[in-house]
Amino acid sequence: MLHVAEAARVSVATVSALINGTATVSPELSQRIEQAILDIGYKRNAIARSLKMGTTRTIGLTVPHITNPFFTDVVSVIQQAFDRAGYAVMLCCTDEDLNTQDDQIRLLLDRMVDGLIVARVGDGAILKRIVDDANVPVVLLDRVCEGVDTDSVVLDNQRAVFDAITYLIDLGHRRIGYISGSFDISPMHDRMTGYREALQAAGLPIESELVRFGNFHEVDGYNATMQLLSLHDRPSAIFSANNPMVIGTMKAIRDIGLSCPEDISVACFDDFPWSDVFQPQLTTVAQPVKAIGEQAANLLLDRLAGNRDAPPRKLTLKGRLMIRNSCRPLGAPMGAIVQSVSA
Amino acid sequence: MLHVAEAARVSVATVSALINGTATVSPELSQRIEQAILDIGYKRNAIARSLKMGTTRTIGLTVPHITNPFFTDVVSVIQQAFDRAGYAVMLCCTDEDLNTQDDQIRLLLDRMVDGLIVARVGDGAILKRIVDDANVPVVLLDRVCEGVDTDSVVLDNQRAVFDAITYLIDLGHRRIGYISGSFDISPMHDRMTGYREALQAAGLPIESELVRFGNFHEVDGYNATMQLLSLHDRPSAIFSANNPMVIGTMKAIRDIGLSCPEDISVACFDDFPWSDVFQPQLTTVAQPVKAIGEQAANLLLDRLAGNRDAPPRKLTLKGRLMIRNSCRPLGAPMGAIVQSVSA
DNA sequence: CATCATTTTCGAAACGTTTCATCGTCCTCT
DNA sequence: AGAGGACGATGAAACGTTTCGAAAATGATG
Repeated sequence: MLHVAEAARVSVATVSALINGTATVSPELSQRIEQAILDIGYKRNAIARSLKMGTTRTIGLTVPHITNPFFTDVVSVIQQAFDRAGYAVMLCCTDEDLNTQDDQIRLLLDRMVDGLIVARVGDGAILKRIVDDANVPVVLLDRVCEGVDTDSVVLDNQRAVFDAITYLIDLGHRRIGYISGSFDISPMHDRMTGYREALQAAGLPIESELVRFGNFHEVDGYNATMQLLSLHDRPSAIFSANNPMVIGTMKAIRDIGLSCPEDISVACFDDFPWSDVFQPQLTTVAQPVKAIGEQAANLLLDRLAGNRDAPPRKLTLKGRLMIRNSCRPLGAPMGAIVQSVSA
Repeated sequence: MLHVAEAARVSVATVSALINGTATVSPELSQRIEQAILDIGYKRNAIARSLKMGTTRTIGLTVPHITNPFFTDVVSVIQQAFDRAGYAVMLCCTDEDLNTQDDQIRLLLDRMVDGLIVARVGDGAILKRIVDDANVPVVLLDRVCEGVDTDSVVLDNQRAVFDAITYLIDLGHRRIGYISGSFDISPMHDRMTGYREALQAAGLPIESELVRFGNFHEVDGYNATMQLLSLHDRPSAIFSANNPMVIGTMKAIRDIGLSCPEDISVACFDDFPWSDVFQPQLTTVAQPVKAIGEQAANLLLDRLAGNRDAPPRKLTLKGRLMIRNSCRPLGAPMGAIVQSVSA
């Protein structure tokens, strides 16, 4: 900018005024400055600007795993929304690890991100403290925590799982295995509640041997399913509370020599783009990923636009049960299912 | 930092020296400073540091679509690698759009990213110019362009497709449909070459009606497949040169009332995590995504570590044909396949 | 004890912007 | 003609660091 000013024989203040339109500059000088900018190929340095202005037009986004299709889609939507608004997005993956998450959030705050969208991990206490003394708006995504009182957008997980389990019960299933992720994040807690309530509403017992915990990964789903399938009285259906884990479930079913849905019905949380193309077509709880991402982005953009003191807004969206052919009616003739498998 | 200095009754220079370890400071002052840092809760401002140092410890990463599983995985690996090295990653998705890409790269350079990893889109000319006068190291990912002479890591696309098509030919297929992405990026060009060469090597004609172009999206694969299947002499096999498009292919096959592999064999580029769980299990060309991401990260990290003048390093990795059950031998009894479908 | 070498500390400039108060200039109005 | 206003341009301070050369303190040496 100094060079531009010299070349145009004006002060840097004038160049800045012209570039930002913060003051009127005479046509004559404008022309000289614009020419100089072209000649020199000047580009404003965003870092210096950030330092002076106290804003970086950059936000931080942390998710547990970008390879989880749910987060892939949400990240994609959020990235697009901020791109449109002229913001850059710094992406971090916490790998479901608390320390990693804390480090990454600190890293982002050090870099003066203007806001944060966090699909948190673990206990909210540290997150709360970090966020409190960093003075940036935060939107919690997918996972809320009691202590932290900020904008958030989550799914009505309890209801969604309630509906899915009730669907299985209606099909005649009585022993329904449930594979949960770690219990310390809100969705897993709420989903489990939905499972229990659905059983209770149907007057079915809640048997702890039917509930298994994993750490969100495919291998966890595999191991949990192996355990469920080796019970002396094995479940006739399995619900997996997370998307990557259901892959493990399917692999376990295959490896043990059973097949879905003939021997065992399967449903899970989170839809796949290809779920209605391959067999079995999984019955899933689809989250409105697009809406979730856009709402989260809008909440943050609104804060960034200056609406700082509005009370926390907590959005809860509804999931949708996508009924396909991975769950079979118990006692019904196999024909209906088999026909659709080999169609 | 000023506050820390005052609280500890030292100069800012001393505080800086202690924090960075750039000079020895006496135990006494060290203690006072550390105490003050704790009392005040001081965090170094990375933006100011960046301005002074000319380095942000941030890199830019642009990919066409993060929802393409190939890029999802690569982004994930790259993000992890830079996280380990203490770098932040700014992620941009170009949506296969040239102008978007240029804008985003400029945005990243304005923010003084230390380096760039680019899975480019479109003609390399503009990219080359942008990159030339920004003085940051660039690694080209997946897609190279002739003009731009930088580090790169790509797949041996030609060979990979050659192998896949040859496999189909060996199964007895003679009319093999081919669905390509836009032709102006190197992998699509090379994959097409592999297709042609495989046909030629087998003495088969190259028929233009069997080749269709799409823009990488599911819907493009759908439309292309619809066209191929409505040819009066339809192909017995289809190869899709990209991953999202094959979903469209499968949907088209389903919608038209055919099934895979009984009526039509399908293979495609890029593996899915779930490809050996659901039916049909797709035969794919698997890219070594982990190696690709890590190599790209390493190339850039090496430049960032100071190795600036080394000649451009161009890495070419090998794909691997994952043979599953979505392609059937022509003329062979159906039994072998059907058995595995319903296994 | 004076001198010199070494270690520790510090003041100030610099990075590239933005912004604010000030200063000219030129009009317009009595 | 002098005063007051409007407008355009500018100099300088500030944002929060790092770094360099110089100053101060300390220790060693003759």
